[in-house]
Formats: sequence, C-alpha cells, structure tokens
Amino acid sequence: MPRPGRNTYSDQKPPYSYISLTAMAIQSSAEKMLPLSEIYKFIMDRFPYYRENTQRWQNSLRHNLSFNDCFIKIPRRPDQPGKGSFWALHPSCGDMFENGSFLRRRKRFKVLKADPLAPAKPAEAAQYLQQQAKLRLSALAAGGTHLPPMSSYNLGVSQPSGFKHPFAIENIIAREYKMPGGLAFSAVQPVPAAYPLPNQLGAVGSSIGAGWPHVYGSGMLDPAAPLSMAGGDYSAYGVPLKPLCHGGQTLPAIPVPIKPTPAAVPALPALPAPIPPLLPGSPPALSPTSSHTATSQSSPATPSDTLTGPAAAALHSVAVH
DNA sequence: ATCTGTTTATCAGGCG
DNA sequence: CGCCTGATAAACAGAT
Repeated sequence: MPRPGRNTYSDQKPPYSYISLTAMAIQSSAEKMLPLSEIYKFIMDRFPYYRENTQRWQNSLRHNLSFNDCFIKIPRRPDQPGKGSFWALHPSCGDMFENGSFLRRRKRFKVLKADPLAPAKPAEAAQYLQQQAKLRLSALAAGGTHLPPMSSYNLGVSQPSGFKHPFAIENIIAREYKMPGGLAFSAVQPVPAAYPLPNQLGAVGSSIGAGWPHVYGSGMLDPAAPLSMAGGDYSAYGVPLKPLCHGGQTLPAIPVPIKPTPAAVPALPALPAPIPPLLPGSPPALSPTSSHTATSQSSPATPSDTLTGPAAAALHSVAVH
C-alpha cells in the first residue's frame, strides 16, 4: 500500500540480501514460517524499494529459497487451501549471520548428510521438525498450559549470549512493530539492555528510522503493517506458543531464532529425546512475565548456555564457508 | 493463466 | 587470482 510522501526518501535498496530479507520475514511471523506470498508481502510492506520491479526480485527471492539449504519447505496439509508451501528457516541456520546481523552472512549454510541423525534433505528436516512439534503439542496437551521447551537445539539458540547484534532480526523487528495486542515486546529478547556496547549499538539503534531511508519512518512502526508479529506468541526461547492449525491438523512450525553469536561449536551427543524434560528455570512459555524471567535469568548469557542449544543442531548440519 | 518452485548460467564484488 | 557469496536472468515443470 502506497504511502504518499514517504517514498521520496525510502526507495533506496536496503542493505540486506534476499536471504536476510527472507529470514526476517520468516522470523517475524508468529509461526516462524510463511508462504511465499507472505514473504513478498512482508518485504514490500517494509521496504518500499521492493514495490517495484517485483518480477525481478521475486524471481531472485524464489531462487534463493530453493537454492539455499537454510530455507526449508513445510508442506501444506492436503486439505489446506492455498498455493505453495510454507517456508521456514532450517533449525541449524541460526548462526548464518555474523553476530546475528542480517547485514552480513559469512557462512553459507549447508546441510550435510553425513550425520545419520541429521535430516539430509530439507524435506526431511521439515518432517523432523514437524514431528517434534507434534510431540511438543502432545506434551502440551498432556501437561496443561506450559509448553515444554523445544528440543535442545532451541535452547540457547535465541538466547545464547545475551548479545544481540543491532541488525539482528529481534532488534530490527522489535523496534519496528507494535504488538497487535499492545503487548510489550519483552517476549522477544531483553535486547537493548543487554547491549555490551551502548555507544556503538545505541547509535545504530537510534539510526533505525532516522537514518534508514530503506524502511519506513521511525522504526517502521507502521500501523498498516499487518504483521502477525510475535507479541504474546513467543516464549522466551522464541518458541511460538500459537500452534499452527492447518486444516484442523495442528502442525506448529518450529521456531528458528537467529542466533546472535556464531556457535563456537559444539559437539554434543546426538539429539537426545525429542522432547527434553522441562528444564528447571525454563520458561513457562505461555506467560509473558515468566518468559521475561526466563530470558533474563534462565539464560544468563553464559558461554555454556551458548553451547546448549546450537549444539544439537550442529549435529544436523554445519555452516560451511 | 498464473503462481510456485527448481535449476542452470552469468556476472559483480569481497576476501584471503 | 581463485573462491565464495549474492544478484539477476531465464527456462522449465508442477500445482492451483
């Protein structure tokens, strides 16, 4: 939708690659997955530059979706109307971006098929993810209101170090959207407070909006943006609390938080049980307040925490340069 | 017909 | 210079 008067300064090409833009779109959705058309919409809503030459960039974007292993397709239910599949981020691509920044991706995400436990193909990954999602749902059904955390690879992935690059999706989006329900964005991450470099990062943060012609006005707080943003849908781990309901079947997408720091590695034992028991201190996901508690306390940004999440994921794939 | 998804190819820019 | 990443174009197949 055109915003007369603002395009004059907002038609510059954003400094993000298509991969970044796509990842942003996916990350910004409550379900952590979007159909192609929604990805288009997200990008066009946010970045006026992409309201033109749509054929060109959309072709490129589709190319990226198919070409990069970091994007996986989540098939629609047979009884679910609509074209195309949903697209999600591969669970292990969290460290794709340097320091979690969408400005630069240093490592190319590549799925390896060496690991027998690892889903070799995106489709398998999706299947695996959905299976876990189902298990989680089952646990939810059995256990009441509290969702168990996602399997280990999710733990810490979104909250490993406490540091969030200013261009990380959490930061970008957090500044950019009002929560539909007027909810604060505490669900995302305790980001700004965690900045270790207030001088630099603060500057960058404030530049968003003021100095970003690529996006809309101050932090893209665009009321017109129909984004089904996280809001109260996230647990502290970035786990969407709102299950997907595809044609009656509940197939929650797997949240794939962009990890702020490159995973320095981890070789943890293979993925344990799909659903680890509730960790002590793990967030009662449905409560915004408790999610805050969890983000600020159960994940005290220690290196060891950093290893917890991505570790298992690293078993599935690696980022190859 | 249009949209979605895959694949191949080419080119530019950054980096070691 | 070679390699890698990203952007773009294009052809094509399949789904809706």
